[in-house]
Amino acid sequence: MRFEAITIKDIATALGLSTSTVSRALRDSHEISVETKKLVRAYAEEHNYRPNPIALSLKEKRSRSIGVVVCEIANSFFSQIINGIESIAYDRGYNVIISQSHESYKREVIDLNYLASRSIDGLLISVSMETTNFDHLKSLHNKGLPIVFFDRVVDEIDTHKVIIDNSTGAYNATVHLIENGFKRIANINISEHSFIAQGRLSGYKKALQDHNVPIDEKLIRYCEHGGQDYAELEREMDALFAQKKKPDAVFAGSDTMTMGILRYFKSRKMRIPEDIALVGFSNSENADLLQPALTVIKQPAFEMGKKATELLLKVIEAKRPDKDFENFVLPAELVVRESSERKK
Amino acid sequence: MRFEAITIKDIATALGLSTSTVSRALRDSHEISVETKKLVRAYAEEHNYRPNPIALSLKEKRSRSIGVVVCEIANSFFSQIINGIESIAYDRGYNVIISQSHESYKREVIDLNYLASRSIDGLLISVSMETTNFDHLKSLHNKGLPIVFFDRVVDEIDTHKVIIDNSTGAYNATVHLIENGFKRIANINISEHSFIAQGRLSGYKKALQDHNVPIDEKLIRYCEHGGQDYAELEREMDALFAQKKKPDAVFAGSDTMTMGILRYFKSRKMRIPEDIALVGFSNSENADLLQPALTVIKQPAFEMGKKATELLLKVIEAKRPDKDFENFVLPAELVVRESSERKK
DNA sequence: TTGTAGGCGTTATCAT
DNA sequence: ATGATAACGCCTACAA
Repeated sequence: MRFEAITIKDIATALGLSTSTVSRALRDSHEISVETKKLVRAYAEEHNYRPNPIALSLKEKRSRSIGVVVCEIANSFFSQIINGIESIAYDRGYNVIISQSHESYKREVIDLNYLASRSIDGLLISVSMETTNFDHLKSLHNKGLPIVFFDRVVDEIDTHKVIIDNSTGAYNATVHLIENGFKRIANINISEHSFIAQGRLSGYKKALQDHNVPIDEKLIRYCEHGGQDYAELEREMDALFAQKKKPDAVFAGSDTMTMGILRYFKSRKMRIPEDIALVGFSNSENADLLQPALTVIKQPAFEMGKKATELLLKVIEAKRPDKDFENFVLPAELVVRESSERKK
Repeated sequence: MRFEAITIKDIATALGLSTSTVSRALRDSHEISVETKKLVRAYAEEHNYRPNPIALSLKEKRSRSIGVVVCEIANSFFSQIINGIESIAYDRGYNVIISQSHESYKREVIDLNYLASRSIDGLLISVSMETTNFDHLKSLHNKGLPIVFFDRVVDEIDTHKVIIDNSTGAYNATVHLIENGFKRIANINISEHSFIAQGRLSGYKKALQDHNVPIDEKLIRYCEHGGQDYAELEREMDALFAQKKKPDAVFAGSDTMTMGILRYFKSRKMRIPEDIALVGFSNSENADLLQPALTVIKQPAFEMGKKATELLLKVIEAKRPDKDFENFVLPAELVVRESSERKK
């Protein structure tokens, strides 16, 4: 409480004690008499004393706050993760400072500099789609900043990671499409270099192989900006449907892309699932209200946020650095709805 | 940069100067020789010196950060506002600390205590739906904390406010329904006591009056939890449709409620707009992809965030307290789609 | 032009 | 059991 905030010094003066005595009384030190403690506590209570966290940060070189970097909080998946992060952080007395990269590498670097300069005790990050150079993260990590990656992790940095089982998620979605009679299943994925895209692609391919459906590389496309840029998505979709042998189903690699593709189909008056089926990763709360109701692969976002935060706090509060890092994998769930209904 | 951070003292020692000289050189004081400045700057640059914001906060009693309290970041309206807030704040060198009340009064009080103790320089808040007692805000305001309200404002506190023209938004939506042939238009609104609900209700009523449509109080209902609680919404809807003279259109007072009502209709197999038309406040990016595509009243959320932040920074950085507060009103836009199509 | 000292709020260390 | 002092990193009034 910055405004007219009462300090230890104020209490000391008022009670005719020294600041150290007051400080100790407040922290219930055994070397302070019961009476003094009572006195100090009563006064502090009455005047609503709150220790100044800024001063504490300066002294303790820790801020009891953790930084979070995501691409976009307006994305359900990430806002659900943030809720998970908060649920743990607040319980443990940590503040959460949220930054958005908006999928920009440049912005991510700025965010990180900012957070680092605010003396965050640790960092939770899902890297931007544009990020291919990880020096900014390595540098912070080398300086000893505890980092836990979630969702979009960085392989080259050795620390805890919490990810989704992208491969199995993609596998199940693809199998579902195959079993419902779809044969030419396209995969529109996020940036090719990303860890996530790789996992999703591998699950997709494995499903095709396991069911003796030939893999056609022409049915696999990437959007560098992961659907944030609708024009890019449109370009890729146009290219996909310009082919002679057109797909009869599309498997989309991210929430934004799933919505974008749905928009694309509607604007082209393509009927779903009659003309084209659609399944995509999405954590939207309203996927069931869409036209058509969307079959999605849903990720345990809240759980992911919780787990990542627990791991981070473990590192932050560890007495000695632990070199034994977890790679925690959470399952994705296939929710079947109209957009992938059995082909007649 | 908490980790091995270089300080002014380090620079002073390395260069054989005093900390004050270094400090002044860094701030380009006129009383430092050009040479010394150059020397200090070069060294600082080379070692990537960054002033410690914690120390600055302690000294200056300001943190260059502003607190934001919203009910839910997962709500498009609020996440868009936050993007607006950030866009201004970062430009002006302010950090944004986001807290969610989850529509809980208790949580709002906790959030506020927390933010206040973190020495925020100012507060942007849209109060929770549960909040009817404003003492926690008054107290902070009286202590001199600059506050700007947005969207859900508190009348009794005299400061800048940025709101939507709820009345005109509701008026236009209602007129649109009337002109499309709907006669029994229900209004499901958020908490009756709220400023927002009042505005929306008055616009709705005025539209009916202006078009000689009788006002039927039985068609007006409230959800205390603003649609967050689906069971409550369901109860109100059930009551609404249990009446003899059923509505032929529903005008919904918030994003969550709009989606909830859509879900309600679908679960009851009611066709939209054939059986029942629907128009609602919503900032969802995907309202056009729903079944049916939804007619919405869209609010300039990003602009709202920007404007509120500009006003707040004006107060924060004002030399002398200004008693002349703005009540900035932004227009809402009606976006017509299928869910309110003309009645045959 | 540069240096010294004190203070922002707190706590740890070392007296008393 | 309590107090004085120094320190965290920075800035600034005052000295030199």
